[in-house]
Amino acid sequence: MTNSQVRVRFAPSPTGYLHVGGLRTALYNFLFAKKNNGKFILRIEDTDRNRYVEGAVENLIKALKWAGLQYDEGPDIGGPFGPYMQSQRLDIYKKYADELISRGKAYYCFCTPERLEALREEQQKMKLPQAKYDKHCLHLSNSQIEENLAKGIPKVVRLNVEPDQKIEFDDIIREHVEFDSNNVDDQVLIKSDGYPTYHLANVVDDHLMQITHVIRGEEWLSSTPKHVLLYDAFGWERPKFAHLPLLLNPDRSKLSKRQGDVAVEDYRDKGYLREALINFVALLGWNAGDDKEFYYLNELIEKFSLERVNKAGAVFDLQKLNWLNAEHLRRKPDTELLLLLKEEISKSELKDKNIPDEKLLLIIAAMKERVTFVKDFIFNCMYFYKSPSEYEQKAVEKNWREDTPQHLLKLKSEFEKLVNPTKEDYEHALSKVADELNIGKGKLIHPLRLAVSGQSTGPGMFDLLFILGKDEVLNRIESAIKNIKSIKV
RNA sequence: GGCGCGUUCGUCUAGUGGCUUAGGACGCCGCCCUCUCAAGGCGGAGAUCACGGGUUCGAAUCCCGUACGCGCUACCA
Repeated sequence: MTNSQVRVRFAPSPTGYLHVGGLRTALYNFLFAKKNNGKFILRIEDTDRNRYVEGAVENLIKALKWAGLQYDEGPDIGGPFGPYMQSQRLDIYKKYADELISRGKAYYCFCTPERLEALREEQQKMKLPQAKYDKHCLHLSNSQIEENLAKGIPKVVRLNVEPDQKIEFDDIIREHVEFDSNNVDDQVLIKSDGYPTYHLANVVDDHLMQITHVIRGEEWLSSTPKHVLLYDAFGWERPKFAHLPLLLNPDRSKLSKRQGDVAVEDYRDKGYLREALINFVALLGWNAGDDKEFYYLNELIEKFSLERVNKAGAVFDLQKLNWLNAEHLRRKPDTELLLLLKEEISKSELKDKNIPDEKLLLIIAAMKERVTFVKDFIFNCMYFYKSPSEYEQKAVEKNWREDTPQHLLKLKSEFEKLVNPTKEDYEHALSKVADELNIGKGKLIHPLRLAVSGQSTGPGMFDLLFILGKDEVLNRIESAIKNIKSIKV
């Protein structure tokens, strides 16, 4: 490389969404770039016209930005090496393919799909170890080629792989890897529609965009010899390679849609925080060598290194993601949580309720240690927003005794005396009633909680009362006495 | 089938020849705290380091083989 600045790229093909495996690849590229004061580039590998998906690029960009992985160069923001969409670089690939042909490193192939198919079948029947193109068109004479070209016979350009060569390269994660060129097919470089295949476009762009480190999934390891051959054929310096271990389903197969969500968008929509997803995915195949597991993005940048990436695939375990989500949630300031909660409320049945921020802040403080998702501030404690419409049956059976209504009535009349009560005022009032009745506070608290929230679990009793407010508390006690009675009968 | 890569508690992992009776985290179980649930604290169960051979005074760590898993084997990426 002419300059030593680190330049890496995330080069997804636009399939319609960002795969979490892709997110991790993007993240590692991003971390490596930031750590080394380098550039992180987004390049769209849209060379397969059959797989074109409307809006896919926009979705990809949106998901990347949601995750906080801002790139320095990319299709929507440009950069000194654009365009960053491969479909807009066709003439470039053509030029380099021609160069390869003129140097005998590639050749035109006019074979029909039918012949290729027949060849494959024949090779299979003969139980040949590997199916490969037979280089038939390599031996065409110049005049034949000219004639075919003039006739406009459909053609592709193939890489001319020399037999009996040892192809070796170093990988930062896998160390030394070797292939026998006899196992490498004469890969198609330019398809009959004029579009390049991944292999050509990838190598040409990585060179032109001065990519120093190719960090990608392990599924590319097997085609790296083709890429190495191309770099060598062009006389270009090879980038450093780093092939990342795969993300796996619980059954250890490659992470797939069939066994759960794979799109970053799915996790976002389920309520996962970007910080948690990033933290989680960073730890799938990498660790700093210490016991730290909770990371913010800037800490990851500081600690990341490719040398500490594992070789083996990692199962995507929701339970740990959930834990991390709760952890990240808990460490957010209440004011930030308020914004997130209001956004969540606007999407819920509560959207027209106009709940004051002060109340939401109280709910956040009371529930923060008890939630995993922002939406739990709503659905795990609906009683803050609505009077209970039913009462948890088990708790009724356990806590609702003959004398409960009368106890609650006594509590109610004590509460009625309070003026703008604080949580301490409620506590004192309840203690007083407990003393008078000569029973433990718990004997009052459990039925009261049930009466007021319909549930047996939740934040501290007096926090709960304070947040609900005196009038609401009194009303709920009253209707509980009415309703729970009728349930029991 | 061929080629390549991999294999430490259920899961994510630490470990780079002696400090290891293999450490941490999630999850699970128990105890403490306590008005409940969480959070927090403490403790427990859980891995003969895939298996078999070597090398070495000594191996999860080095070498070889086997098994299993995964990836690639397209005019997909």
